[in-house]
Amino acid sequence: MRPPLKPKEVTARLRERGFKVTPQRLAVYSALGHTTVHPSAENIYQELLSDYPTMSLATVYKSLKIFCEVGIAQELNVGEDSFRYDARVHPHPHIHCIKCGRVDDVKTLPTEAFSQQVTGETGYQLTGQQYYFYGICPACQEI
Amino acid sequence: MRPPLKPKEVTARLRERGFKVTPQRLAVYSALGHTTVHPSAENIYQELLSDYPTMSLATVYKSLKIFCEVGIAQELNVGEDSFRYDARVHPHPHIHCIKCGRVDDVKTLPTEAFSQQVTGETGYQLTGQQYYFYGICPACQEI
DNA sequence: CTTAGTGCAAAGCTTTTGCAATCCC
DNA sequence: GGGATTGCAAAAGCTTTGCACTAAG
Repeated sequence: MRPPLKPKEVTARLRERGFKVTPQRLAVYSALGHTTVHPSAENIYQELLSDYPTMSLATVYKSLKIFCEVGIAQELNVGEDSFRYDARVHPHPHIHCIKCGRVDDVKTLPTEAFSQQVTGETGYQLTGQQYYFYGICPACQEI
Repeated sequence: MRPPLKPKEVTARLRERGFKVTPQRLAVYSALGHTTVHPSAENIYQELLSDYPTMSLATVYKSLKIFCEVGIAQELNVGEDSFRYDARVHPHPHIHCIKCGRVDDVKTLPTEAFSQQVTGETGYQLTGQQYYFYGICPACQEI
């Protein structure tokens, strides 16, 4: 699985918003971008520890926060104790297995018309959306 | 705004699942059912304090957890620090104002067909879903 | 060289838990 | 009366913050 952005592109996105580029930030982005499991900050931290023994959890949190701010990551909230993160920022639904806890991407997209209906009904000026589905994944159905 | 269930119905729903009916639980349900603001546990606790001076926040949390378990309330997670709760449990989207923080109900429903598409694509056995929209509410647009 | 970032430990929050006293059934 | 529930305080997590040191530009 290759990350949505190459290191050079990450560098550009950070610099154009006034953030410095550090090995830690690139490492966090790389870890997030190379996986599809929608990891938590702790997951990423554990993953990086072997290659970056001095990495701290606080730095992972700070990096993720900045990524969300500059629009190269998004925060997910399926209702667990902790947030999960996703480097794929185009709008797409997520589905959460209530047995094993995994979170998968869903490619099927709701119609654009639905957003327009919501705008019309609520009068809100829409800035984003999240669709979460809950269920039992194929693997857990077999148990 | 009247609550989805009357006290007698709440009582029945609790008893049929083996839970006892207490004044505290009925009060928490009543507070939740009479509002449309999607309150947090803390909100409900503050609201009840004047009428129930001995109410504790822990009891509010425990009551809400049981309501979710027996299916007469649902937990919302718009990405804030805390959960919000809703006594209206039929599936409906929510919209969160990123300026003032309010959460409104959305009546427009995504097509049933969408769920079926998701089932087909993912192989998950669906048990639930949440749709969250984010934007700026009409009042905040005027500021 | 200047300013932002790192990493550690401590603090802050929300939510949960342990437990004695109390209340529902 | 027996067992669940309450309410308090303490604990448990996740996330943020303060601060001295370090590194990016």
